[in-house]
Amino acid sequence: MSDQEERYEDSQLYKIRHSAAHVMAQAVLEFYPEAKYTIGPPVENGFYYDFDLPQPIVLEDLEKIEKRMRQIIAGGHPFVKKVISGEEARQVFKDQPYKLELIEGLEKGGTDEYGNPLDEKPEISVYQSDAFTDLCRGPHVETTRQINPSAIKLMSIAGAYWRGDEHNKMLTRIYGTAWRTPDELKNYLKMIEEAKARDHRKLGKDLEIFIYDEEVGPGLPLWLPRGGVIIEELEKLAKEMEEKAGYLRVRTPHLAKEDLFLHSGHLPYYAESMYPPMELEGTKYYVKPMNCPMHHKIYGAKPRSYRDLPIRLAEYGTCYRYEKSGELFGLMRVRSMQMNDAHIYVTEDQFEQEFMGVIELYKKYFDLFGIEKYVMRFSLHNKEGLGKKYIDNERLWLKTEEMVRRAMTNGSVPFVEAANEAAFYGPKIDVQIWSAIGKEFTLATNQVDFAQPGRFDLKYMSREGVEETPLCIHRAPLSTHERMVGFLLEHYAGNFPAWLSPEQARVIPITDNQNGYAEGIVRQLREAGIRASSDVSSNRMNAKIRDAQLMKTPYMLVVGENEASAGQVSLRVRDGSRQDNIPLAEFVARAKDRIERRAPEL
RNA sequence: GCCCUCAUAGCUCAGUCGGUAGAGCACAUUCUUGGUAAGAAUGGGGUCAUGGGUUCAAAUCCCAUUGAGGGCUCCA
Repeated sequence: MSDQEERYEDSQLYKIRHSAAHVMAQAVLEFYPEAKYTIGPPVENGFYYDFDLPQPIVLEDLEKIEKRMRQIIAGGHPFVKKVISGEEARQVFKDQPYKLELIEGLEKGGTDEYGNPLDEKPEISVYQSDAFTDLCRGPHVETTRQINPSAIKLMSIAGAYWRGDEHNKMLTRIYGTAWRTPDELKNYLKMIEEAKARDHRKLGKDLEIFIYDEEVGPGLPLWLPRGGVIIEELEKLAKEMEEKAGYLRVRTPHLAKEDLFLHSGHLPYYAESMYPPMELEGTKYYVKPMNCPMHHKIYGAKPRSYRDLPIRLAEYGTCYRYEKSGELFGLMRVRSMQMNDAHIYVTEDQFEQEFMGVIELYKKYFDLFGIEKYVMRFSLHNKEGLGKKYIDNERLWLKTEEMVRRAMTNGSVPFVEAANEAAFYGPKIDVQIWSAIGKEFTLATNQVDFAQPGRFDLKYMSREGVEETPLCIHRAPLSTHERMVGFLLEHYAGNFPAWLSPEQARVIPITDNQNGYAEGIVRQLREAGIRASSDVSSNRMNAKIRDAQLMKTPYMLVVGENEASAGQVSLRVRDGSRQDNIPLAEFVARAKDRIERRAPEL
């Protein structure tokens, strides 16, 4: 959004949604008078309101609430603002414990009614419309008439912790959406439907990329042959790029003794999301949740000189993390993953260049995949977390954060800063993306680590003959195979460029008289390095084309009597374009060109 | 992990009031030998997620478990 555009918070739509939330709260309170109400802000595409309800609410209840909302809206009730004292507010909300807690926060200053930090002490105000009064700073529409009753819809019921803290009570959240006009609502609902068609979970099933099996376990995807091809291509790409950039490939085991993860410092921070240890002959072993400690061991295996640095150790390492059951999501959040991992050991002087080298690598990949919508997110520590969430060394935090900030600024790479989101061992730059259904994910990551090299006593001999500790950069530009394939499925809506397509060409004989010819073509294509198969089923040609099209095959080669007798093929491209009766060699040249260049076009 | 919802054939989904199951696609066979997104007929295929309970009787009602979905929390 550009600066010229109106901020969402100032828009009429924001007021409509905020007001719709109040109307919904009124309706809910009419049905459940004992309910305690909490907060109800507008959000992207709509609004929600959180209640502490005396009984569970079910989907069918939403209909009656929605119906009542329309009645309230029809009443044309004005929204009236009143600024009151804390004492008066406590009187108004004397039976509303959550509101009393909010009032206390407002009086103390420092937080707004949603618990967000504020610079100055806010005034306390209430908005009243019809029979409903809420602690609220607004803004609202003037009267409920400005909410279009045909442009609102209650969407879902969800649980949400009071003030977003899992130690607090779980409240009932009702999500709604509201728009200016019924058409806008219709478009929004249509957009949601379209997003579902792009959902990698649906595409992954339809295109036979991966499956989950109940007996194997949640979060443990099985890659089908067609998914395996994509993974092989991604690995090939990464290895090519990393070889050019001076990375060295290493391989490390899937398990290690407890000592290693104690040493690295991961165990105290992440024990909960590691698979529990297995104990043999009195020794505990953990399945590795990350590769870095093993790479540190490789670095430390022999003395290093400043002349050796930077040392870049790369591995497509297989890791396992016990993500909580509710956190799993398709391929985007899994328990077994293979990471495009590498660790770069640098001197302080080399840091900026190497760090930006990784950012440059991101950009190359993003160009290749045509990724335009992403945000570089610079994650920082916060002071309160030192010694708990973060390594307790403020000086190094500030120093490395400044190094990253300077590098990004010097490199003219736009980024946003995110407080209190760093890794425990240092600041990082994450690339943030959104799934088809709007869920947020971290794709690539580039992290500074000033803690582990010291813990592992990693050294290099400086020019001055003094032992120094290197900095370590953890990076994963292609993320994990799981997340990358999930992302690419949605990014391309399954229409992979030729080089990534599991099946690049399908030969379609028109009658079974051409089956032999078709199979001969497949042999030649495979010989030329093109992934091809033939459809010798008893289907008619039209059905074969439809099948190939549904699998989003980039090239279809139709061969009938004409083609067979002339030694030619008729090319149908996935986009529907055609080139009839061309020599096979002409197609092979075209396909090979696209594949070798990893071209976006077919 | 927490709140809510859901689970019927390989896939997508019907199944009313409780009376032991249906469709389309896919698959197999046969007919059809076709010109750029579904030719036709016939057939096989289900311990209704799993385990308990209520009932003369459970896909259907209740409980638990497992898995999935929408959120919350979390994500080295």
